[in-house]
Amino acid sequence: MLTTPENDSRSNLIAASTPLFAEKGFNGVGVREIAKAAGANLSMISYYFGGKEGLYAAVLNQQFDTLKPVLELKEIDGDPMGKFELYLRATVARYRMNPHLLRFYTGELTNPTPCFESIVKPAILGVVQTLLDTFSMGVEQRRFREALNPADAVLALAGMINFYFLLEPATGELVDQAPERDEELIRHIMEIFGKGILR
Amino acid sequence: MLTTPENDSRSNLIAASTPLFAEKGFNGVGVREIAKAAGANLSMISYYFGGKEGLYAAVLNQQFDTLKPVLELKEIDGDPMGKFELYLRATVARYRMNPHLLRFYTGELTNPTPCFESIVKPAILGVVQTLLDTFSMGVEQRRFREALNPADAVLALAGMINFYFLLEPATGELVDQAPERDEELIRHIMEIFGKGILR
DNA sequence: GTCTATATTGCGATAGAC
DNA sequence: GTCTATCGCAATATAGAC
Repeated sequence: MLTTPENDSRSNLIAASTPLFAEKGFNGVGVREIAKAAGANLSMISYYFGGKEGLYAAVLNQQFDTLKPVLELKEIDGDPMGKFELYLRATVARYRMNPHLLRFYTGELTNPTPCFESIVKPAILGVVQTLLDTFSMGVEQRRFREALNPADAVLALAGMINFYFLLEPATGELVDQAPERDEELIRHIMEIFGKGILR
Repeated sequence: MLTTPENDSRSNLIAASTPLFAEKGFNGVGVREIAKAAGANLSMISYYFGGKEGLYAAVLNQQFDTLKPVLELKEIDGDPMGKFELYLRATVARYRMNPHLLRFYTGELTNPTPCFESIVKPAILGVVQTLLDTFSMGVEQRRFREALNPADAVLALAGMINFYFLLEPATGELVDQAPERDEELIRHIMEIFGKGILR
């Protein structure tokens, strides 16, 4: 567990179950399907993780660890709008790099497992709190309109970028959501968001 | 099926299974649990709906029928920004009136069942197309900045309002998301969205 | 239409050999 | 650490009595 070779059953189980859990949900996948996809024996799931739930928790921990760099937005310097753009850019890059994260994210929000309270909710609250702090800095610097509710504003920003990816299975053939357009998307969201809150 | 009394097994099964499917997902609920909650016999699910999947499809049809009034935005008169505000207001009212719809919405986007293609996707595309048409009208009337991509703009608007409700299980104790604040929320989203796209 | 009883299949977990 | 075999239970669906 501490020193993990590259191809043992443990890491194979995590890697193989990640897309299965993401696409079908926790209750939509069976342990036999997971073991087969990982090329591991069925009993290895209980051996390494204590059961299917433990494996799912390990997968979720790995997924939501990728949100932690967002918390460093607090420490870096730069004006608030620049930080919001960094947030957008990091979010897009993260979803493009890992196409499963958003499904765990929205899957747990929609049909929570015990992992929601222990893993998902703290991760989301950390990101939202960081965005709220960034907004507060902009208000102190008198860069943003004071009439706006900070929570409404940052949830709006997060909603614009996250919902864009969430809707992709439905809208992908109506609108062009290819990665080549990501830079244009970020620019447009920044324009909509920015010209709304900048004084 | 055509003339349904108030308290027959058929409508009880739909009413009782709706919150169960919404909160646990299709694979998270069993037919025994549904039958017990509806006060109906287990075999009535197959009798009326041909099985669990048929019941789920009936529930989803009922849920997504509530999206159809959005399509009438096309016909009514009024400036595009006024229509966008109507869309926001109708969306908020719909989620407050029916707390299950959003979970079916995001649940099917995240872990699609066969109903996604037949029911959910067409409903979503209808709403997005209506918003796109409304945006086009604003562009023709030279009310909106031409530099913006219509799809990016309307997905941003939909994302702001939908994500606000989706995040509620995680952010509800950090930010005030009580219904009493809905009017303020709508006003803030309209301000952020409006001052971004109005020329 | 509604019931009981059951058929069939799949599930997650584990005992015990190696 | 990995395997086979199996336990115990839950799943959905249905046959057939009333």
